[in-house]
Amino acid sequence: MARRYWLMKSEPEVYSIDDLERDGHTHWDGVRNPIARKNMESMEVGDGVLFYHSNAKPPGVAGLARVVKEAYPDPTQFDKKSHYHDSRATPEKPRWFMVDVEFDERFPDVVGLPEIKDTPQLADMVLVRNSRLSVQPVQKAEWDWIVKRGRTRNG
DNA sequence: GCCAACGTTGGC
DNA sequence: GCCAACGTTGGC
Repeated sequence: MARRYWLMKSEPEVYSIDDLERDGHTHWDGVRNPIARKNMESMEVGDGVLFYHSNAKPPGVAGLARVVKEAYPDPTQFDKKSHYHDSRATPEKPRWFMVDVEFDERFPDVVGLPEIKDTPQLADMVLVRNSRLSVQPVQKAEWDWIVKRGRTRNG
């Protein structure tokens, strides 16, 4: 099966690429959107992840990660104290899932959203067409463009 | 801080 | 099953 590619958003104030570099790997919990869940459930070990900083200055792709564990129930849904608690979920019938990702690399500079929007080859990215989806598929050509750009230091 | 785009909820 | 009202995301 060919490797697939994804973009996952995180607010750097909450969890940044630097946090992932320090931790090495993380559980991607807290996803509470059905389309994002479906995307996570399609992920396989080895799939590539663009780590995107949302609500950031500047917003953009900050580095790369890789799926190391496929979708399994997100424990925060059962935790009454959690912001992500879901009273409709039970361990027998979980409603939300997460994957584990491992740090791969941190770009010298963020590939910013304005540049992504200005790049004709990236015009069909979900990021550009549906800015709110937090876990989204990425085409190989889009992945290749952003990785190449991300490895080049600005100015 | 504003607000557009998008999702969810709930009355009917 | 429709859709108005409401809440959230996230860029600017």
